[in-house]
Amino acid sequence: MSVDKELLKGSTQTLVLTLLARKEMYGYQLIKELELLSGGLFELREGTLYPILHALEAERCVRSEWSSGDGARQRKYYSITKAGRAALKDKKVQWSEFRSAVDKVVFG
Amino acid sequence: MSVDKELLKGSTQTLVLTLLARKEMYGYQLIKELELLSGGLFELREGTLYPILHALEAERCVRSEWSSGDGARQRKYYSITKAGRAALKDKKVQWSEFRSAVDKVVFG
DNA sequence: TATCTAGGCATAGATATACGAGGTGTGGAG
DNA sequence: CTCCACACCTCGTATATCTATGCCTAGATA
Repeated sequence: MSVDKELLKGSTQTLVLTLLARKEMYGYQLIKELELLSGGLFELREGTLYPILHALEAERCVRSEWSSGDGARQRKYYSITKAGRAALKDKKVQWSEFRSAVDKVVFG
Repeated sequence: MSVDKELLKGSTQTLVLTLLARKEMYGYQLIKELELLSGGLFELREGTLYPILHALEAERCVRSEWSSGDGARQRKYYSITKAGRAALKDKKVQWSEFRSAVDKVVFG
């Protein structure tokens, strides 16, 4: 992670859900996509991402399915659920409020 | 804390240093001021703040001094150091980059 | 006077989250 | 054949915050 990793805490689920809201993806792809979209700032580790995906699945925010293309490399595709979209909406609001409050204090 | 407390991680030092850059303050005052400035969003606990102040002092980012006014309640005033101002400058940049990257991913 | 509330400092244990290291296996390029 | 990127996973550790608790003072209130 290029930025202080502590800054990331609390926003990773939001980031992951945001990507999955656009299209279903598999874990490795999420990492690469996130790195690309953030301009290289977020280099999420596998040891970070997979536990998050499993937690989101346990909370019924995402659903997973193994790809079954013959001969193709096995990938586990994750897609967002209705509950996931609702959670994402909340998280976006939380992020906005938080960001604005920090900006207000730090930059006046 | 009104917002997800995990979001706060990594930015509390920045918030504290920002306030101390404006004027020297004591712990309890920092909590109240931060709550006020953030519109009630940041309700930092004493158990959170004091360890942070001690850590910042150990890193020579702040300096502390007990108030010595006769009869007055004893307060420990913290003031930012030159090193603290340099650290704050870095942290502000980090915060800006992080905020922009999250926004880019989450809001497009 | 006695008690309650707010102010003021501090530490200890629990909890949450990310990382690093390690493990398994596939498939294509040199 | 070997190496590296792909692709999944778990576990121990580090870090940061919160909750709970403790101690003490000063002013308000019953």
